[in-house]
Amino acid sequence: MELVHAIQNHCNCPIEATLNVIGGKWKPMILCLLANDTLRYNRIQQLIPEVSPKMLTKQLRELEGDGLISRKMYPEIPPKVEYSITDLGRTVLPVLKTLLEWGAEYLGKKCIATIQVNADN
Amino acid sequence: MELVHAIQNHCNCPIEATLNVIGGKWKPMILCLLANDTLRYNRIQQLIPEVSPKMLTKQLRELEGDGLISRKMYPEIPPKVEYSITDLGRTVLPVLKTLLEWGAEYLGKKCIATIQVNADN
DNA sequence: CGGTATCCCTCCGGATACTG
DNA sequence: CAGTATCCGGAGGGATACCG
Repeated sequence: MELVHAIQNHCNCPIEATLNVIGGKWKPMILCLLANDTLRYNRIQQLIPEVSPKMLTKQLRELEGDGLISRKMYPEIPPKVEYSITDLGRTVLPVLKTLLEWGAEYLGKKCIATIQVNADN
Repeated sequence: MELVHAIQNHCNCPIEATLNVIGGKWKPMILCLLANDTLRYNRIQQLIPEVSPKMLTKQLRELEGDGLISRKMYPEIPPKVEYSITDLGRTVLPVLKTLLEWGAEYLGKKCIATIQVNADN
């Protein structure tokens, strides 16, 4: 019931705010990738072949702007840029897990049953 | 974390699936409203003044198509249509709560007290 | 290597008017 | 009452080429 008011008041509804932060098409994927490793731009692109450079840059910038990931640039030639998850970004992982579990259970999406380090491309 | 492989495998990523279902602009709001009451079309529109009829209809149809809400039509003149949440829809309320709590805590969005989720868990 | 710039097209979504 | 119909601007997002 309070939930209703939270939204009705419409004072920056936290649900919408959260969705704005993690709802981007590639953001959950990026966050999960960075949860384990610090990765360079091209490496991310390899791991997500479907994303175009423009979109990848956009999603990374937004995640950085929201403080979920950090971008470290090494002034070298050739350039080197490393993306990693921040402490704030780590706090969102349980939220993603919730989304994953609901989707898996109620939408019948599998592919999470035996997820050890066995899966490979 | 296991999340990575779930997403890397990319076989209908459950996170994306969940976001597709609840990520619509007005869907969390509609679900929360219907969590407490069965409501008629115009009543929903009153409670969410910002939504246009076109968008409201679209979001309702999508929620219905995904099985989260049900639409009951009374063949009367004037017409009467009631929307209510389904059992499946109720299972998503804890997910919304997770989103709300994260947004409230880490994005500093207030305006919440407690959420009543009628499903036990 | 790590991006921009540009083109282009689709779809989102608001506003308004209308209808069975 | 519960929606459609229509118009329209703008954002989303793919493809390709180019740059520091």
